[in-house]
Amino acid sequence: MAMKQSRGEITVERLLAAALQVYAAEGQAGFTVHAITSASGVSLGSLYHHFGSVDGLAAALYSRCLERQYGEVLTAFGRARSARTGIRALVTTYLRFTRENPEMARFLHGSAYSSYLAVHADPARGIEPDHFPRVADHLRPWVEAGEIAALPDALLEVLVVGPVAVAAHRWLATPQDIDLTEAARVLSDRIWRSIQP
Amino acid sequence: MAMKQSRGEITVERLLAAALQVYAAEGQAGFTVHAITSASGVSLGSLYHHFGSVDGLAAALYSRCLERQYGEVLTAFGRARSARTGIRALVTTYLRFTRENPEMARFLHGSAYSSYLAVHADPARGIEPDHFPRVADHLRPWVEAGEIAALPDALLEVLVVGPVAVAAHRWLATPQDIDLTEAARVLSDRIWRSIQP
DNA sequence: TGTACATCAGTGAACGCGCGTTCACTGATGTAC
DNA sequence: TGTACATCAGTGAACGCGCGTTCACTGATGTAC
Repeated sequence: MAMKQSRGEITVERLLAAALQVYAAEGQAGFTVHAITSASGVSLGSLYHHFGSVDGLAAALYSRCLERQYGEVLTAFGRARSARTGIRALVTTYLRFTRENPEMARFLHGSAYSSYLAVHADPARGIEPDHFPRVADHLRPWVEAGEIAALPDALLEVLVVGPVAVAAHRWLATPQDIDLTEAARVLSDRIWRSIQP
Repeated sequence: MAMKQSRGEITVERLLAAALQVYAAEGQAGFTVHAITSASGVSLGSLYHHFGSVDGLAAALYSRCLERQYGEVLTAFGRARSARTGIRALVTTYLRFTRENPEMARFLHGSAYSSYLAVHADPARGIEPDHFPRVADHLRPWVEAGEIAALPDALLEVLVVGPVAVAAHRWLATPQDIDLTEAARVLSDRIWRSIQP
């Protein structure tokens, strides 16, 4: 906050913001360098100077969105004092993030099978589609304490993240089908039942 | 079976089969008319004669894959004599379909946000991404019998389909993470717990 | 503080490739009598 | 059964558009002394 952004950082910021806007407005098909440069007011050469390619920009945008979402969700989870409230915090925060940042949520969901992820994925940073790599790690203490069933990591993650991710996906597609507030309440409870020993 | 296919039907078949192969081999990025015609041996003009456009072909392929999957899953569900075995049949059949038809499953998952769905979606036939429109309808009798909790349709669907869809998605991305046989067993049981009254 | 130089950031015209689509045409199949 | 005609199916060269990328260049910022 106090630190002033360098000229380059401001440009990067403008490009990423414009890219997200373009994706929200035009979808995957309209997501082109020309659309992004003209929406941002930044030149083509400058985009290439900072990102190297369209895929590079898309990958950067993806990891930024994912980090924001992970950050909020896992922080909320980490603050909980019991397994039950942890699950509630995770579910609620995920759905709140979706409602408050639908453009980011849509970009994340829409990127699931995109080529730029395969090429630019950075496994060391856990940048993978639709994958919450550290959820099982966060749950482990509660599994060891006997509050959550001892299931394989992937299945535990799927039980927790599955209903929430699909609910978010569906709200993005047809918002009238889902009331996210009700969903947060009901799904926390139901998911909690599904993972008890 | 007995009915001999017309010349046109055979061509349509060859194009759809080739399109699925191309998608499996080259992904979304390689899914082009030229790749599909050369893989199928059918001419460009013939593709346009039958499908009108690339998006038309993609939409036709999508609805065919979806119908196959729906068909298997809902038939298996319908044969069940109790709610519990119905859920088990649904979960098991979904995951078996994924294992036996990974190309179709991958195409279905990868199409979730594609433009051709928006343009060519046929709501009357229930052709929508990641959406099992009739699952709630099939569950309703059991809800009324008091065997399944009375939740809003969308949330019930999300609780049932969510973990299964995400498990399938993850198996397609990183098969070593998930044992589908174990997943079928564990998820049937856990999903069943999550939807009880 | 001022000057010289190196590096970083930004510009936009230009290019070539491959994509989806068209179209004038030929060949195969079905129908009428 | 045979012939004439209409319709359906298939062909592939050609086209134009817009995409991602390059590059020679200018301007801004940082560093050394």
